[in-house]
Amino acid sequence: MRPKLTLKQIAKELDVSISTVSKALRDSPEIGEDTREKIKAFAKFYNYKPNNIALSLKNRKTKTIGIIIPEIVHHFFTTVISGVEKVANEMGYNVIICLSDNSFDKEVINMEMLANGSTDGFIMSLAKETMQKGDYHHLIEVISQGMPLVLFDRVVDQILCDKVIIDDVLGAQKAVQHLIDIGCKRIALLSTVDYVSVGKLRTQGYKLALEENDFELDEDLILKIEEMEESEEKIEHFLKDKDVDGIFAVNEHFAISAIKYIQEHGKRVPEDVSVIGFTDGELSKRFIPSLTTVSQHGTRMGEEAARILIEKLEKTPGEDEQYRTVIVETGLVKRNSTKSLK
Amino acid sequence: MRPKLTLKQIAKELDVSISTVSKALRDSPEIGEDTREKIKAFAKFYNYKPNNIALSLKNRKTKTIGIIIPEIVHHFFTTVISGVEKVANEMGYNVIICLSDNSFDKEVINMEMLANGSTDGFIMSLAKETMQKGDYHHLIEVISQGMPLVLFDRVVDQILCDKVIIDDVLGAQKAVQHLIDIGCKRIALLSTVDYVSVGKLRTQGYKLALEENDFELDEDLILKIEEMEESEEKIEHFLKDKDVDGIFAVNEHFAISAIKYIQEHGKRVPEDVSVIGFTDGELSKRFIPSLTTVSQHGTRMGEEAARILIEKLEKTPGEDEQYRTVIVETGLVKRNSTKSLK
DNA sequence: TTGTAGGCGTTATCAA
DNA sequence: TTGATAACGCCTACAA
Repeated sequence: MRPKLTLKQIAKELDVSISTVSKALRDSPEIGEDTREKIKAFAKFYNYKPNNIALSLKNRKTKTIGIIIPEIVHHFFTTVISGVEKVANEMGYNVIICLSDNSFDKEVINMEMLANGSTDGFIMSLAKETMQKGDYHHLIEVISQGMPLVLFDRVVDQILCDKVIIDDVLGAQKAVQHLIDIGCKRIALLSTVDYVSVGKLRTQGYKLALEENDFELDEDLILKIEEMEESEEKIEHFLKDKDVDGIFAVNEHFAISAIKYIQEHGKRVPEDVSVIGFTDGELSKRFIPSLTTVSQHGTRMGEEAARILIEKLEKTPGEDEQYRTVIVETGLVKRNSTKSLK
Repeated sequence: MRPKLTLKQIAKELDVSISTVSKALRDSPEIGEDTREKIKAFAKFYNYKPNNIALSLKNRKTKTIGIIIPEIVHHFFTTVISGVEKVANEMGYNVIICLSDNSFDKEVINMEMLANGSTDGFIMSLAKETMQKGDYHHLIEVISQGMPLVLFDRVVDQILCDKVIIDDVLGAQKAVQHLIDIGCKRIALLSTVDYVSVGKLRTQGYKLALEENDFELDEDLILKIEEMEESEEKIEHFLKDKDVDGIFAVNEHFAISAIKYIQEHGKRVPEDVSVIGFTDGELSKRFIPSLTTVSQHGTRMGEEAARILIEKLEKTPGEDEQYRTVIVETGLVKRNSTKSLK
């Protein structure tokens, strides 16, 4: 076992001072040609690489970005991570990931942990519990310490920081408009509870679309689901006595549960009922019928968030502090779960 | 903006020495009751937290684990990460994730980057390109520097280190046995090229099962796919002139592509052809028909890998160096894509 | 009971 | 052209 080489060891080995070695390796013209070459050759041969930790301590920056997300077993978040990773890597940054598990406490702990020197800034999407509690002291703390924070997807108005979101309202509106365009008359909404911002916004888009087309809003056609676990039975129960010809679901799971129920009860998708989901998942592409969806472009969101964060990180702090909210547009991907009834 | 508090600042503020503050905060009995209380109260009030970077430098350990995986947009890897994260968090470790994108170069760069002080050890699954090249110098380098490495899933015999794998051979064998048990006579195998270890092992299991049941091995019934992108057409082409009644696929995608093709060509799954996939994905559960699968238990693999790594990390290095290979067992999850033909 | 000094690995400043 | 020194933030053996 051969532990990592340090400047000190090189210096001793070559019988020069540490600072000479340091300068030589950084190509300082202060150092004479021959010594420089000798040192560089030695370092190269023994594969010297400076210690990141020491550099971090010295420079007071770690060149790493912290990502905190509610869960990773969720295709959307995975795509976001992948986008962040890509940009971060290109810019010489590392990515450290923590999962809050949708728990407020875990989110706070993770954030404090990373804030103590491990990362230069944060990219995060809030835990459900955090949004429910409305307690954002950990975010405020971090910001007030001068660490940049970029919120994405599950964001919150009260916090002043950069944000990357998708046009939830517009995306939902487009989806419902599509259902209306193909002739649906009774359109149900499968949503989450309102304190999850996306649930609220997508519901808003749904209502807007109805309004614009002079459809009457029927609260009976709206289902708000609290827990992912109970979604399947809630949806079944909800659809039992409803006579709908269109369904807009705020995520993939809800959409698929709905389709399953419909198919199992003697109706067909899309012939009798058209279904649209809000999602980016693999499932929608491969499901039979494949799902018409509002695509979320997670990768793009991740890239955008990383770019914004790194820009903040590399800007001298004095400059005018401004916060941006970038809206990543959604697109309607038409597949086989919707079909014109006309 | 209020930058982070340091020992130095506390010391100045309270007019004592830095070491007094340090000792007081660590409850050293050396420090007098009153000074200690005063210091602790001050620190608590201003929410002092020691700087991780400084601690890492001093202790020469970072308390973080590096994960390097080929890709993250892949449910199996996601579940592994989630398992690692869980155990790591419980033990006070952070997790830093890098993606190799299945590229050898990226894998090497990431590894070197993390090895320069950023992490204490590695958990990784090799890039396809790496296995193809058979160049493992970066792994050897890291190990020889005394950093523990745990390989999972895509492992390689030449490297001496801890490993966490699943019983690919047995899992495949069980799957094929199941197909035989329900009456399949002509069983096709949809696999990957042999240099991907899992492809090779699962092929082995397939052959073993046939052998044990005195089935003749028909190489024409075996398809080896090189690139994920071309899988769909390769499978279609392969199935065109084959008259099979059972299919074993080494992953979810292959299985689903096969089902699609079969259904589109006038046959039914599982009535005419039974299909089993090797996977853990969400897709298999929700696909119609839902897929019978060999489950990989990614979470368990992640937990296991993390436990082994941390154990190594916290053991004094002198102790007898031994490498373990933990085999996580697979299970056959019977769903609706297989059915007895008898 | 408190403080001083040295070191973890690096770089920057200044002196030789 | 090279080297000594201090500093980043923390901890600890030892001195006062």
